[in-house]
Amino acid sequence: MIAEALHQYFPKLATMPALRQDLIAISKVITLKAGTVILKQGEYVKVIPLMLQGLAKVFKEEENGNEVLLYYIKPGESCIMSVTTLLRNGASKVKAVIEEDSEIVVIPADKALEIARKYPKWNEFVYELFNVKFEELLNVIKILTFSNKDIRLLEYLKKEATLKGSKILHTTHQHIAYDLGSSREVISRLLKKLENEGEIILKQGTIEVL
Amino acid sequence: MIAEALHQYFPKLATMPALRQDLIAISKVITLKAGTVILKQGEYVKVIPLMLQGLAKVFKEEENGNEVLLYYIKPGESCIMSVTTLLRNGASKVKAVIEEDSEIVVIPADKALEIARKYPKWNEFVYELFNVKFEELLNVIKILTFSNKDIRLLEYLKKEATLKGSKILHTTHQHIAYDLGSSREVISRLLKKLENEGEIILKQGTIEVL
DNA sequence: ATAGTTCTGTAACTAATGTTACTGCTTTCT
DNA sequence: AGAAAGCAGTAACATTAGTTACAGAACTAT
Repeated sequence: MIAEALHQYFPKLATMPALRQDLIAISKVITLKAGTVILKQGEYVKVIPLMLQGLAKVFKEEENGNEVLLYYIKPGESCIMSVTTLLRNGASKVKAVIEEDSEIVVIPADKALEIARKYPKWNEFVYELFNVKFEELLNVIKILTFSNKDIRLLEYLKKEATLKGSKILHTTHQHIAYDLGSSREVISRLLKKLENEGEIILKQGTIEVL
Repeated sequence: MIAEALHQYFPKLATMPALRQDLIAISKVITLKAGTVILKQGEYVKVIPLMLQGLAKVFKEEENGNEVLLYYIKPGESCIMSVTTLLRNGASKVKAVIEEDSEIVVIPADKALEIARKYPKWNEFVYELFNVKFEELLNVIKILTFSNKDIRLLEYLKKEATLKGSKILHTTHQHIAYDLGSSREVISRLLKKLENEGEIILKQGTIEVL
């Protein structure tokens, strides 16, 4: 049931009865397969998603097609860019893609605006999420500025392992290169270096984070 | 007068009479000299500033003392990190420094919380500012990921020229290096390159952006 | 099983950035 | 004017990252 799921993953929103009732009334739960693009860069925001199960990735795209992973959307979170972009009625500056099959509460854009006006609790939720994601961006900038790619790569692998709940990552070097905005050869070289340093173990199609 | 200043730079907050009155009642205007640190990394937020005149810079500090410029606070803006950090009652993750002598409306932290609760307009203001700064961070990440330092440097110089309202920047290579988290020698080399490409003119202590 | 595809390893080279070391030019202070 | 301090220029080298070009390993499908 959606009420239980909200309680479990969105306690801030679900503990207030009126807000919870409204949310349940206007939203629906959908299931999305890995690979689904839930928000395109340049697109207008039509829904606000609340992630119940699964994982999504948010990217910044460059003009010529390259992209960088900015942060993840995990259970208990929403797409903060959708929320604030909706309020400003602007176009999305990022792209969001489902990474693992996901279950998502979907709130229509217009209804979400009503909720925001009606319930200060919603603002609290948004502020907190905003702050978390802002800090994640700060951290990306810090690493990009002061660390070499091998550090960035290792942090990425650790984060992936944590969020996916497994030390063994099923991915390819090419895929990592896309996420980090680098090239496959560079990633292969750095992964080999990390393996030699005893941080990871490489196998075909999998990386084990130690 | 503070009322006029609010009207001019913070129309979103000042057009609502009750909100404007409350703001004027609880805040005071202060003047700060260039170089003043208004928020330290790790410090708790005591005030929310509204910038009337001048310019401030916001930095992310690294463990060993290095820092990168994240974005500016210009007239009509506040320190978004102060606002959201205050709401979460956490420690600041950034450092803010006055860049040009500034005139600032200062709202005590506890009063700011009341304002936020009482006036949805305040939230609108915060959301908009948040979105703007978020996008600026996205842009920094994009440039750090996909561009070389010369591009980053040139964008920095153009931004400085715009915000300071002068094509002639009074700064040193060392100072730029601090802002961009690089070394003086690298910046000197790249500046010389930009000069050869006809983008800027270098003189002792000044850089003219063409 | 074998042919095709995808993934990985790696060498060799280029380009970009960081580091070290030193020189000379300005500005400022007395 | 002369000394000191701060600023800029630059060469030489080291390290890191990106690119090109293959080769071989491992998986997939018929």
